[in-house]
Amino acid sequence: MTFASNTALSPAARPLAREGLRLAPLARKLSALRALSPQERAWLGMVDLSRERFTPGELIQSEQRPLERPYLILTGWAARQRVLPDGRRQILSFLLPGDTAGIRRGPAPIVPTSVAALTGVEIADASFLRSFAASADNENLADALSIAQAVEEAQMLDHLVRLGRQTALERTAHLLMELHGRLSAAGLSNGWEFPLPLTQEILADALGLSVVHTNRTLQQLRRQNLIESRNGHVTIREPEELARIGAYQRPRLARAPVNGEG
Amino acid sequence: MTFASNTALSPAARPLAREGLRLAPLARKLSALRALSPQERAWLGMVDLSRERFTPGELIQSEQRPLERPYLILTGWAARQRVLPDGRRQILSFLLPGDTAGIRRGPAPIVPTSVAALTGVEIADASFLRSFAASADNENLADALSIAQAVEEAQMLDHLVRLGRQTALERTAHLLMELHGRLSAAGLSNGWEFPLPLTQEILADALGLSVVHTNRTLQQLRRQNLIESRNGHVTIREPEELARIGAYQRPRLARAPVNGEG
DNA sequence: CGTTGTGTTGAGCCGAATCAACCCCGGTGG
DNA sequence: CCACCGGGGTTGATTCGGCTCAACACAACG
Repeated sequence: MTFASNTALSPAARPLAREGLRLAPLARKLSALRALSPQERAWLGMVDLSRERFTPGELIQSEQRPLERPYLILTGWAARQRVLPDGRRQILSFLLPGDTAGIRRGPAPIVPTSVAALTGVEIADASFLRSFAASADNENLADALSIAQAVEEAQMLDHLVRLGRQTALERTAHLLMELHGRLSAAGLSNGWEFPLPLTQEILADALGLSVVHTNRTLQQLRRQNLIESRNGHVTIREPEELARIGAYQRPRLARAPVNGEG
Repeated sequence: MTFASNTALSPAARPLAREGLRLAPLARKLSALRALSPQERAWLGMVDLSRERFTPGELIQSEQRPLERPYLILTGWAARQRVLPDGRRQILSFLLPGDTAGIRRGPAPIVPTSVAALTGVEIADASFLRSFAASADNENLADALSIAQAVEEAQMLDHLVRLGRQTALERTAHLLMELHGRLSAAGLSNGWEFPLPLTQEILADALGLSVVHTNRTLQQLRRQNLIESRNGHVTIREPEELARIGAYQRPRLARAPVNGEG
């Protein structure tokens, strides 16, 4: 598996079919945060995945039935969300392949949110990660997981700024940059092109906008040749400009060996 | 609308003056989350507090100089915030007496935010909490800290919903309810009256509104007799109604000894 | 085929921002 | 003592970004 040079442009971008490759997004993501030892990578390859499937719209966890075990997204997109009494919905974060939920918590008092599958979603029990991280052997892995946690928090804060202080155009630009960054880290982008299997309604609920205005904002980005989108895929044409508009900054971590990805 | 089994309503609500009482907000807050053993409470009373003071506007931590040690707010209000290149500011969360920052992180890769003192602020090195929690003796304390962490995350999510999907009136109502809840838990409220030492500009930066509109929203709440405010203190006149408007729900935790249905 | 979900477009409205005064009050210094 | 000043709160007028309502286009699908 590619582990050092993160040149996602290699022609090896084949559909992931083989069993062992289901963990590729996680492995990539963590490797980018902290170099893993060969043994640690081996661990990740040997895991027996008890998978579970969800169809679009299905709830992976809900406020009534919180999660029992930590889990890992293998394929598909999900969203952590909260719904107001009158039906308004706010998406709190997107869960992409390689993302986990519930790893960190020991005495697990959990916040009332639900997680909905946005596309078809395949998850795996991620208890193994918790135990791996606990072992003294896998120091890098534990570090990587803890960094991943911090990155997740940083994304949350970005989201707050988007919703609180940015215009529709800025929000959208920023979110697209973030999603590209995350998908790239998981090896799921192709240069500046990446899958965006979301309806505009979902996007709107994430961006805190109406569907109509989300539509118009996307059109504006397209009209200005900043992005291109068709068929559930987006290509960022002008990364610099899009980042400028959204005031987007790649995750900068204090102690971590940040990988400069162009 | 009585809070959890919070014995805080006793008439012993005297101004905190004596030295040892600086930890009262923390002790109260944690006790509400998980009953502490006498020994644990004793620990909290014996701590040697190396204090540090900040004046309003001063930065307790910044993006350039992240925090070195975890700290605890003893007195005063602070805000975690992020500032956009053009000066727009979003307040990410308020730090009240008894709140901590940086406790949980071991390999400390920290997210780029700054924390500013809003009033005069007194903080203490909170390393002791980290070590206490690590000791096997103080299981309840560790639990309480971890629950506090979850509550903090829940507040973040509430904040996202406020900014993304609520109107100015709803946001304001919700925030006031939250602040009252938190201050009450720390023993810093007097029934439904509590201190709110914030300018409307600060409030605006938290609510994602303009100063002018924040002003008008507060007036509306006052005109409708939902709240009363003067001199840096707020009284919630109609808790039920205010909670309804803001769709506010008291923190409900999964495993905590709280019987959620109120 | 109709149906349903998603994207698109136009018209009109409204919540909130902006701009610009003005007030009040507590310094502060002449 | 008073004139001045600056920060914070308040108000009115106006603008504008984004919402709502209402169609319509189009593809996937039964």
